[in-house]
Amino acid sequence: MAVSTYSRTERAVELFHALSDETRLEVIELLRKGERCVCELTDSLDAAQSRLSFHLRVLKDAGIVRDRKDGRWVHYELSPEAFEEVEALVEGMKPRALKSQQSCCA
Amino acid sequence: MAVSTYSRTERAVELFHALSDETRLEVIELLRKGERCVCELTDSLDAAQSRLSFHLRVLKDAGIVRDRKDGRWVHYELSPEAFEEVEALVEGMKPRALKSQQSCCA
DNA sequence: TCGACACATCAATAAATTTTGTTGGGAGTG
DNA sequence: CACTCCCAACAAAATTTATTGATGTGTCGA
Repeated sequence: MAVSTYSRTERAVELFHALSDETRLEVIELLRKGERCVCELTDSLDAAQSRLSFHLRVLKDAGIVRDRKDGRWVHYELSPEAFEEVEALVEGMKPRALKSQQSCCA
Repeated sequence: MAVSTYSRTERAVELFHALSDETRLEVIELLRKGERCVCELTDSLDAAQSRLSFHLRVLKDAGIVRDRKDGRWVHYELSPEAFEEVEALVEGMKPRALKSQQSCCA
């Protein structure tokens, strides 16, 4: 993921897109309790393995989760920095306090 | 927008989805400076009117913007509550501080 | 080494989202 | 009323994203 040729907006799109899916949000909710292997996630969510693998990749590419190989298992956990990043983005999207600016087309 | 038959997750999906598009983020950035009519947004973003209308609807349905009719113009502005809502959602997605929970498949 | 297991990846399909062009309605103006 | 402007809504096409089933890689145990 080349960070250099990466605008703030593109990064925001990537993060918000990763968060805009029910299955992925459920994965995140499960991972809040701690690291989990794919097998446990598929069991908990009753989802096909390849489907979950797809969603985990989206989350991983966005930097929302990271994985750790352990024998034949792969464990996933949340990466807290991503949430800080989202919070910062949202903070920067709020309307500016001062209402000095005019409307257009008045 | 029926709030009752609406899970927390579904609401999160709606909000994050609305935020996961470059054009819509650009609209938000423009609206941070204050209320704008559609015509000015189309000019600023160099986008077709029907395209912008589509994106504004997504934002409006998600509660991120609201509109105000004024003669033949329609002005859009950010609704700050939506951003509070997103922040609260993100806050609730962060990993739990205590690392007490075990891994699975150990 | 053989087989089972955990997982990623791929190709094909299905489903959802976005874009484009068009139509129509309400609001102003002459 | 006739005409123009601003915008929403629609339908069709284009694009993107998600699901499914199959295949492949690496690990473990017998």
